[in-house]
Amino acid sequence: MLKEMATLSQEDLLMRDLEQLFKGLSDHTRLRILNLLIHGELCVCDIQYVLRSSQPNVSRHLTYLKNCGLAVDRRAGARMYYRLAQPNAPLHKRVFSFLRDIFRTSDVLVEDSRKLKRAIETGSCTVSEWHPYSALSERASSRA
Amino acid sequence: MLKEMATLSQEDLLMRDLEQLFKGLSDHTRLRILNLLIHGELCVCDIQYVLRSSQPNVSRHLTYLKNCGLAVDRRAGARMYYRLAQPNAPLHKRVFSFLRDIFRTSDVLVEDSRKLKRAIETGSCTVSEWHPYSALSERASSRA
DNA sequence: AACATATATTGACATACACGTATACACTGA
DNA sequence: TCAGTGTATACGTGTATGTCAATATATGTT
Repeated sequence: MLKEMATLSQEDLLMRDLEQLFKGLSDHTRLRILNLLIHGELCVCDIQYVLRSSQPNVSRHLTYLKNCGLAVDRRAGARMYYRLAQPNAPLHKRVFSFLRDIFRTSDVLVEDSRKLKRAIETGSCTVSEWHPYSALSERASSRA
Repeated sequence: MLKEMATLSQEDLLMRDLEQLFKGLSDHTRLRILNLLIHGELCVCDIQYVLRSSQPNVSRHLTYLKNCGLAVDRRAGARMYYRLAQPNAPLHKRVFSFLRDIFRTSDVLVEDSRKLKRAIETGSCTVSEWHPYSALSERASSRA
């Protein structure tokens, strides 16, 4: 019964995954980034523009999100594009759905979304390569 | 925690609340504690018994959960009872519902729940005052 | 190659955190 | 008042984190 010897079994790995997941969400900069990524794939400079944060800071938090398993990256020339990881996996689907709902209650995040859309419409940065997650942004695109 | 309330607007307060919420979830000990609190109100010694962790450690994490707004405490004699905070508030309801679902996939947490129930049935610690959250534990009580 | 652009990484610094041990506090019962 | 039980806090230590400034890497362009 009492198998106390913690030899890092699979269960512990899951616990660590949960820990990592929530650590990825426990920073305001990363929450702002996720709020943007929910709308679709973005490059670093896009995010940097909306957040008005330093490039190294944005880059480090994106790396953090990647290590958490919340985001994945893709290189396109000199640019690195980031998007949500496994947006259709059961766990992530619930996470992102949850985030999308509560993000709508934050003025900061709503304003970030508006700013991103303005940048897209006015042709800033990587607008041409923009392709949102239709499934995830269906509600956000109706009235933002 | 939240020591700098400087010139933060309401929006920033929400962001900080979200940060705090997820920081509260980003520790394996606190996740194990929440897994138990989802079943109902518990005193420190109950949790300490299931987790086999030190009393100061359990107490510190409970204080953390309280400061995060995830738990509230109540004194009953020498004992302090902790329970989920605002389990019916929209945000918390979604959080706890989400947690309850993913907790069922962790062998460690499921075993913790079993251990708690055995302790209750065998009359350990504060069994007599046990009263679970019927709304939250309805599924967990079916077959855990 | 030389240069510009986009992104990542490093160093430095302050802060936050997790944990164990020891101790302080709160309440109970005699 | 005293001792005993339950809980909280303080201290020390090691680790993780957030941020900026500076630098390194990668790619594109000429």
